[in-house]
Order: sequence, then structure tokens, then C-alpha cells
Amino acid sequence: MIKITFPDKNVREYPKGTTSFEIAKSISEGLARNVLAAKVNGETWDASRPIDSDSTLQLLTWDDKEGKSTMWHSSAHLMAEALEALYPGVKFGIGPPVDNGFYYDVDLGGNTISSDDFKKIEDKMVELARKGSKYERTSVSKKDAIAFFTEKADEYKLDLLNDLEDGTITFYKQGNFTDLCRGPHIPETGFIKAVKLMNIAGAYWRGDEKNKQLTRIYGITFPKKSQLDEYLTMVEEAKKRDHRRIGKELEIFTFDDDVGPGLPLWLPNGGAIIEQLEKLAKSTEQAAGYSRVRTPHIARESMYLTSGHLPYYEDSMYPPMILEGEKYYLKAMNCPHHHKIYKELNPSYKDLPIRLAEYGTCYRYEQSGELFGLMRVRCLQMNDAHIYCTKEQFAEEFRAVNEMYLKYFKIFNIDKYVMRFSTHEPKKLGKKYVDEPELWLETEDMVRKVLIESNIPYVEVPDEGAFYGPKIDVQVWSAIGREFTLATNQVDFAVPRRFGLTYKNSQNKLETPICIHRAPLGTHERFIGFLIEHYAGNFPIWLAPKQVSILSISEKYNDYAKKLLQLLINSDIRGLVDSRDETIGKKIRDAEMKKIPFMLIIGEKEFNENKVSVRRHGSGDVGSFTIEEFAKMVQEEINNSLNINKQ
RNA sequence: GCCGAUGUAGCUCAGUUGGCCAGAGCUACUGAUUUGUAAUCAGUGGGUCGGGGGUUCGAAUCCCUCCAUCGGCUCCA
Repeated sequence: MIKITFPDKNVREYPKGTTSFEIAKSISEGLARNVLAAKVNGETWDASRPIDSDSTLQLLTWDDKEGKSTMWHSSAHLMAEALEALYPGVKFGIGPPVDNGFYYDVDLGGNTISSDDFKKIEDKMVELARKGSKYERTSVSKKDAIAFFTEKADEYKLDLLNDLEDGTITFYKQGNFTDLCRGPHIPETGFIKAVKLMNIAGAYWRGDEKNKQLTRIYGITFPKKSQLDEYLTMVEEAKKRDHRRIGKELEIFTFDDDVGPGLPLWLPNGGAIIEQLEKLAKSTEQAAGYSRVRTPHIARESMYLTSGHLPYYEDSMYPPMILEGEKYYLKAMNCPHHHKIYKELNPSYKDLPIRLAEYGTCYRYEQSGELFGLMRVRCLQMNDAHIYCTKEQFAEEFRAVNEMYLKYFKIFNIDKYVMRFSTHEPKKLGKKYVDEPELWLETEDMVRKVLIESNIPYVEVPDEGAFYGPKIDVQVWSAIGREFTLATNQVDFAVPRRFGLTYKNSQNKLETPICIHRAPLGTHERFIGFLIEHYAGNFPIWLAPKQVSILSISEKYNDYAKKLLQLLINSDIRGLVDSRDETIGKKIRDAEMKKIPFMLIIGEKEFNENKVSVRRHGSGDVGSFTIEEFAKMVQEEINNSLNINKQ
């Protein structure tokens, strides 16, 4: 007998060689029907794999993340089986589960496939799923595995086998399909009840653009048909939040062919949002001891040779303009310009820290395939600042920057993000990273310490640092699930030296400052793109491009409405009058669709009582107030939203 | 940059296998209406069918090429 310990610490005894499935069955038939896989001693196993020694056991169902991914992994095999049936001779790359489903990279030889073929493949998958074929695991020797895939002439699997050790190789077979796979898999194909292929794309073999491009087919499956419908509805809802769609509907920004790809035009509503963001940033930075500077959009080649950017990043910069034999580049970052300002200031230790802030406009020549609405553009304005400080001041400055991040997140109610702490890889010193082994370790320790002391949850990612130092990025996800760096906070102990930046210490000796590059609000483009999706276009009052729409019930009250608007403008409230010859129902509908936070309805009653009827976007009639009362209400709400920042 | 798809009026979209002056709704404009909490009625205007080239008696529709967008890959200081 063996002892099985369950997650609730309960222990039961079973005969040696009992499977997780049998254990589930001993608990309840219902559970057994839902078990997709099992976690045995922390490792995910097939539910049908015999357990031979005392173990901890967690049964995995659709409700567990690992249960889902096991199901999707098995679904990839099912799709492969269908593809092999429909397109004989197809070769397979890799077919893993992902966050929302699975994909398989395939080489179709001479065949091509498009989304028109999805139905056919889905039908085949459903047909094969209904057979309820078992996923059978077998261990094979490397020699036999190579023989098998040589026979199939599948060079991709053979390539994968190269990296595997003899004795660790397993095959999984379901129906007529056998794949090289470490597993685990669900018990049988019958668990897959609903199948949907989502899209098709090219993907380089092993992610290397020098390799052949395979066809990647994405799909998703569910144990119930209704779950697929729910998922598809959810995807549709997410698409409605897409900033590209809302940005157009609410007239926030646009792109124009003649202006060029990745170069957004901010419409008046977008301009209004930017205005508010900058106001927030500038007052916050002023309170935190930053100085505002301004620098040109271009600079000579020599500056980027000094900074070290040119040899590494020239491909990402717009090509130079040549004037009187000199090369000028559009700036892709503000730091070199700021370093030059620091140098001009020629400070002593008594002047540090020096914090230089600028909403600098940068141009980056992103690859055409990378552009994505406002989230990835070629012209961007950064909430940039560079803090120059001594090593002793670093921790405090870095902590203050992090606190500023958290204050902003509170104001915007941003809670779904991950702080990613990127460090260096010692083997790449002198190549990817400046060769300062001690400074790397020292600053990484300082950063880590600040994160821990400030109680900020983070994930540490080795080998993702900037070339000049470690960094912290704030990762967020777009409506359609793409990951982005929203904000960044970087340590730079290398470039100041390249620029010869110094300060006199108390012993009258020259030292090089550490520089912190920080952009808590990222860029206007990405940040507003993110906010549009975050709020689904329903901006908080302080940020809404138009805060109030004054709706006159008939043209008789247009003059009164215009007088009210002027009073609101005097109170620093952004509004408009809808004086069209339309019914009040229509005016309300339009204001609701434009997501304007407040509507003031003005008719005979309001005119006589010298009041306004207030309607709130999304919630309806709020009641009747004087214009002064209303203005006060709006201002209080704005103060409440922003006061978090003051404290 | 690579693979695949898409590109019709300001916006959202129809336009069967190439065949009468290219359609609808919303928007805009004009007129009627003077309205009470999510669409008043009627009329009018508006399109080099992404650009260029080709095939054809005839192209929005087929072919080539360029541009842009979308989904991925690669990249992301």
C-alpha cells in the first residue's frame, strides 16, 4: 500500500500502482468524470499514470490552470491528428498550450491553408474527439524515436530529438496519431466537446527568423459547448474595449496615410486628455523637486556615438538627415540631451540630486509589422525624467520614484499589472551589457532591496536588463491580451561616464553620478491607449475630454444653455451645448454614446427655476441643482480623484 | 522585416460565378416639427471602389506591383 496525501492534508491508503483516475473514482464518480490530469508530488501527470510510492496528490479539473492547459495540450494533438488525416505528409513543429487555447506549428509542404479551411478541420477534430481515443504514453529509446520520425521525414521532430537525452523520451498516441511529447495529457479525446480554430499566422521554426517559417494554427477547446459560446462572447466584449475602436468612436486620435504609419494625429478630444495628464505629471514632478527642461527633437551623430546608442540602435532610429556634411538624427530617447544639460550645470555634491523632467517627443523607426494602434507607434512623447544622484542617495531616489508610480496607479485604479525586475547575465558582460560586474551586482542589490522594503510585488527576469543597468518595467495587457511595458524605471551607471558627467565630492574629487531614467506615465501614446481600454472609454471626470454636455429641450432654451456653459467654463469645467434641432431623447442618446460624464437638461422648468437637471452617464437622472451647486459637485469629484496624489 | 488576411461614401457594412448610370443605415446639409431623460418625419448631397499597371468588348469583381490596416512571428534602448 502507498500513502496519498491530498491538498487538505487528508491521507488515504491505496494499493501500489493505483492511478489518479482510480483515486478520483474512489472519492466520487462525478469527480472522476472531470479529472483531466493530476499533480503528483508537484509534477503534472497523466491521470492514468500509476503511482508507485507515497505521494502528494492534487486532482486537476477544468477549474485548475494546469487542468486547462493539459486539455489544450491534448487538443493540439487532436488538431494534429485531424490535420494529418486531411493533409497527408504534413510535418509538425511544436504544439503547446497557451493562455487562451493552443497552437500547432505545421509545415504543409506544398499545401496552403486559410481560415476558410477551419470548418473542415474543426469538423474532423470533433469527429475524432467523439471516438474517445485514449492518450497512451510510452517511453521510447532515442534510437527508436529517431527511426520513427526519419520514417515520417519530419525534420522538425528530429531537430527537437537532438536536444533530448536517451531515457527521457516519451511518445503519446491517440487514435492514429503519435507525437513526441513529454505530456501530460487528458485521459481521452472525449473530454473535448467544443472546438474552435481562432486564427492562422506564420511563425519561424524555433523563433529564429533565419529559419523556415511554419504555419501556426491557433485554436481553443472546451469541455462544454456553452463554455465556447461564453468565451466567444467575452472575446467580442474585449474587442469593444479595443482602444483603436473607441479611439475612433470618441474621436480621440487617428492615423492618416499621408502623415505616415505609426504617426498618430491627436484630435481635440485626445489633446484634452493629454492636457490633463501633463497637468497631473507636471504638478506631481514639481512637488517632488524636479526641474523642467526642453530639448530639440534632433541631434548630431556625434552625440549618439558618445552615448553608445548609435552602434546598437541605429536600426531603430530614423535614418539621418545630412546638412552641410553633418549627420543629424531624430532623437529616439531624451537621455543624451539631458546628460548634456547636466554637464552644463557642472554641479557639486551639494547640488545633487538633480532631477530633469521633460515631456520629450521621440521618434523610433519600429518595424512595420510591429505597429499597433497607439500602443506601438513611431512618434511618442515620454513622461521622461533623469535623476542624477550619488550612490548614497540612490536608494532614497529610487524609492521615491517607485512611490510616485504607486500614487499614479491609485489615481488611475490600475491594479492588474506586474512589476518586472530585469537583471544582467554575467556571461554577457562586455557584449550585451557594459562590463562593470561589481556595479551590476551592487545596483541590482540596491534595487531589489528597495522593492522588498517597499513591499512591492515583482518578478525577477534575468538577462533582460538595459545595456547600462538593471530596470523595472510595469507590464500590462491590452484588451485583446497583448502584453506591454506601460512604464519603466531604469538604473544607469554607465552612460554618465561616457558623457564625462561628474560632480565634485566633499573631498573636492570628481565622481560620476548614477542616473535613474524614469517614465511612470510611460508615453502619451501607450498610456492613453491603455487608459482608453482600462476605462472602456468611460474616463473619470477629471480626464474626460468633455465633462458636461448641456442639452436644451427646445431652441427656446439655447441662450440659457449657452449662458450656463460660460459659467462652467469660468469654473474650469469642459463642456458643450447641444443646440441642435433634435428631440431630448436623441440628444441624450448621443451624449451617452459619446460617454460624456454629465448631461444637463435644460427646459422650461429649469429656466424658470434657474436650475439644471443633472443626468449622469450610465446611471441616469440625478436630480435638480443650481449651476453653482453642480459646478461644486464636479470640482469635488475631481479633487477626490486627484487628492490621493497630494497627501 | 517575414507569413497570412483585409482595403467599397465621414462612420459601419451589402455588392452572387466580371455585365445596365455602385447600394443601405448612421453622419452632414435643407425643410417641417419646438419636443422632458438612450434614435421625430421628409428631402438633398456625398464614392478616383487604397494607388499604379495589366487581361477583357466590358473590372469593385481576374492578374501583377506598391501602400496601408488587421492576426501572428521576429523585434522592442
